[in-house]
Amino acid sequence: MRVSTRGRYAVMAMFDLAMRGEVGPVPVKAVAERQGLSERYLEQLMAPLRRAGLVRSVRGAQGGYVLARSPAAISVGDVLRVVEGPISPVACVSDPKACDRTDGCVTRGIWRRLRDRMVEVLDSITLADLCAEAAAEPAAQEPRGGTDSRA
Amino acid sequence: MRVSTRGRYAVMAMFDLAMRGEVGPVPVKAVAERQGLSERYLEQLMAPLRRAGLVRSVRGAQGGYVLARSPAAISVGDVLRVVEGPISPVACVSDPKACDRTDGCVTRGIWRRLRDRMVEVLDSITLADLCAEAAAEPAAQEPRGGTDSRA
DNA sequence: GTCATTTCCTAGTGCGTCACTAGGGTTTCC
DNA sequence: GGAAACCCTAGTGACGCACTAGGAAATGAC
Repeated sequence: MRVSTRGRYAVMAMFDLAMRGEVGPVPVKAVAERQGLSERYLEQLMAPLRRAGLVRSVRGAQGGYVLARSPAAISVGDVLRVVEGPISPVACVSDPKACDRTDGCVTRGIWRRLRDRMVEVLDSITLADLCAEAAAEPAAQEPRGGTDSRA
Repeated sequence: MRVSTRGRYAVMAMFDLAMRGEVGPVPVKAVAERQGLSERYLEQLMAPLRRAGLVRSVRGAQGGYVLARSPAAISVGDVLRVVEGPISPVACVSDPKACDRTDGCVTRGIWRRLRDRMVEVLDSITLADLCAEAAAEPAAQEPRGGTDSRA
C-alpha cells in the first residue's frame, strides 16, 4: 500500500515550483538538483503534469516550468491523481468493472471507506500549505540536513 | 497506492472464518470456493496469519482454521499488517532509515498524516463489523449475485 | 545566425514483486 | 489404511517501477 516514487517525486517537484516559481520558470535541472532526484526521470513526470494543466512549460533557454494555478489551488491529491491514476486502494472502488463480485461484497465497503479518507486528507493539503510549513521550519526546503528530531 | 491481493484475500478469508467458524474448523478449500480464490495461494496466506496468532489451525481430516480471538477483537488493520507489512504509504514513515532526508522534509508530513488516517480507518473496522454488515445485506456473503446497485 | 539551454518524445532495460502453480511431507479422523 | 486436511519450499510468467539513453524541436542570448 505504497505511493510510488512517481507520486512522491511529483509532489516534491510541485512543492519546489511553488517555493521558487514566483519570479519565473524553473528548469527541471534545478528542481532535480535541489530535491536530489534524477533529472531525466523527473522530466518524464513533468509531461503528464503539463498535459493535465497543473503546470505550464516555457521552452528554450531560460525556460522551465511554472505552476499553472496558485499554490493554494493545487492539492497533493491533484498531483497524485495525474501521475498515479485514481486514488484508490483497490481497483473495484474506482472502476466497478474491475471485479465481478462488486455487488454485495462486504470487503468492498472497507476499501470505499478507506479511499474516502485518503482522498479527504490528500485533497485537503495544498501546495500553499506545504510552503507555509516550510516557512515555519526553514531547513525543510533543503534536500537534507536540519535538526535531528526523529520520533 | 493499492492493497495487493494478499491483503484483500486475507481479509476475505478472515471474514469467511468469522461467518462460518462458530461450529468448528473451516478448511481452506471451503473458504477458497466460497470466496472464489485460488486454494493453493490462499493456503500460503494462512501461514503468516497463524504464525501471527490470528488463527489457530487444526490438522488432519475434518481440520481447518478457526479464529484465535473473537471477531470483535480482530481488526482489518491487524490482518493487513500480517500479510502486507506495516500500513504506510511510504517507507520513510514507518522506517526512518529508509530515507536520508527524513529530517526537515516537508512532504514527509503529508505521508505521516495520510498514514495516521489509514490506520485509523483500518483499525476501527473489525471482523464483527463485517459480519454485522453481511447480516444486514444477506447477499454479501456469497461471491457474486445480488441486486445491481452500482453507483 | 549560431550556440547554449531547455523542453519534448520514444525506446529500452534491469530489477523486484505479485500472483500464482507445483510437488511434495506430515498429521489426524474414519 | 486411506482420505482429508494442514504445512513447507521452490519455481515461474507477467508486469510495473525506476530509471537510462538518444535524440528532435524551440527559444533566448550574443
